[in-house]
Amino acid sequence: MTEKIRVRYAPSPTGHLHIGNARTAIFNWLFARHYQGQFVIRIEDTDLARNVAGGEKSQLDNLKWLGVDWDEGPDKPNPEYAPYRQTERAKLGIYDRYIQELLDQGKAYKSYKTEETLKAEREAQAAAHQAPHYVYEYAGMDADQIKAAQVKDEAAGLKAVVRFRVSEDHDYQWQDIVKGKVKINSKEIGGDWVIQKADGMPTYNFAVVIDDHLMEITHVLRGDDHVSNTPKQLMVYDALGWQAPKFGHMALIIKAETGKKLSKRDEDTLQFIEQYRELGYLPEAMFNFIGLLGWSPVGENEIFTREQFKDMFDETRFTKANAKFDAKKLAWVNNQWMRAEKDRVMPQLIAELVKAGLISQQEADQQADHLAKIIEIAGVDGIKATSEIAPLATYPFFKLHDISDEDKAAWLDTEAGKQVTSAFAKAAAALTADDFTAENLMKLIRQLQTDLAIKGRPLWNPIRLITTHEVQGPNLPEILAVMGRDWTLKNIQETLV
RNA sequence: GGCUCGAUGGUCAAGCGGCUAAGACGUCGCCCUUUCACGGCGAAAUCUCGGGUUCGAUUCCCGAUCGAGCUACCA
Repeated sequence: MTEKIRVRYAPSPTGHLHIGNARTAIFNWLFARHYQGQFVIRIEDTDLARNVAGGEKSQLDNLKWLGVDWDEGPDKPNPEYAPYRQTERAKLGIYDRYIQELLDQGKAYKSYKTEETLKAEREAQAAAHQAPHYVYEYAGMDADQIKAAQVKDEAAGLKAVVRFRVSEDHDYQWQDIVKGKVKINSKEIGGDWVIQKADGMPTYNFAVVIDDHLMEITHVLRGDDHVSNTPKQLMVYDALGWQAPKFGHMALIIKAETGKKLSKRDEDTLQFIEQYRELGYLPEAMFNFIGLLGWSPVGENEIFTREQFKDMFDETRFTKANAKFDAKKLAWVNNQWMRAEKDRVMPQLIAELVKAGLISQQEADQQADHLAKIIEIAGVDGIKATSEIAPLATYPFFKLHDISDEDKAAWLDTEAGKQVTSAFAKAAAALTADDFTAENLMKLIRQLQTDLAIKGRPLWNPIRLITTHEVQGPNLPEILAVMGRDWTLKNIQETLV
């Protein structure tokens, strides 16, 4: 590819960054970075009613968190292309200018049909088993008659929208970067469509074309759900005499349970980047997982850094079929990353202990090393997200369970149990605080094994029970060494009384 | 309903006319081990179905089936 690549991610500020949006952003970013092109962010906020306060900020924050940066955007304007919010562009009259041009050329016209009329038309079409389509309201009229009708509607106080005059029968086709050749006839568009709404705002399908052209976007990589918008956009490019960018429509990410497109309204699937962020997923892991959805590299590895993705990117390797979102694999990917980035993750893990109320912030700050050891042996290697550490570390490190009657009967009240616990209590007390190491404790228990001729669970469980109140858990000598002599002896004493 | 697109194990997927059809997640088993987790080893499991084309189809073509997307003054 020799031309300069300019791609964009164009979110609507209607809420948090969704997994599907994130994927679009990530692949566009990859596309730009791989070919040393430029990545632009544009805010498509023409639907005033759906914009939510903070939506734009949240989108951008989460993008940054993922490690996706941009060369131009609302916060980073290039004067040649700014502004980057469609509402601001609309105020500048950017869209009006081209709407007027189309109006002047007769390629678009003012339409005064009311919502009620349109609704009734569609219902009638549905009843007649016809595809819903817009019926041209000025059929058979000459220019003067049209003018007269419009003047009359205007006088009646009706608000006009501007509709694009769609050709009767024209094939719109393009070579899609992921799907190959796609062809859609103008008959399937559903009739003349609105390019300017009654409130004066351009519609998405129109504004996108104007902006992509003006911003010199060369490639548009977006979701499959935009395929049917493409012919509409193509006809605007044609009407204005512009060259369309190359399009690529990526297969969608669908819900594992239903096989349907992930919908922002589903509350049972975690599908916002924000949610994973709060659970303690690593941005690298999210990027890694998403980068492998609907796209695959050449080799056999599964764990990659952003840099590696950037180097490997190849727009010919997109999958054509939809991909189900597999939360288990995401968890595995995150686990891989957590282990690779343990130093960086440790403060987050400690913060989780504070959050869970197990320790105070002050303790967290003062005992970072000690807490790190606890976390390490509590089982970081097995967790999928940082938020999972608190339940793992609570017992026995910060609280003790009550010993159950069954455990007591099975391990402590037996003859062997009594022997083991009293011998261990004595031997442990004989160790100084400095000698209270995992190594020495292991040696001590091995000695007990020899002396008492008891081994396996009958040996270990009683000791585990009187010190930690558990019959299973991480390596016992390590627990005791980390928690220390005082803690151990105190537990033994309280338990044996 | 119409249009567009898609179809390899439960999931993500490699494959691009000839292979014992990669790999990963998950599942199961074994090993390690006082237990849990981690780790190691191994196993089960896939080309939707018909027709063609071809010496030969998972791969190319057609049809069926199934699935998804779209069908707004939302993006």
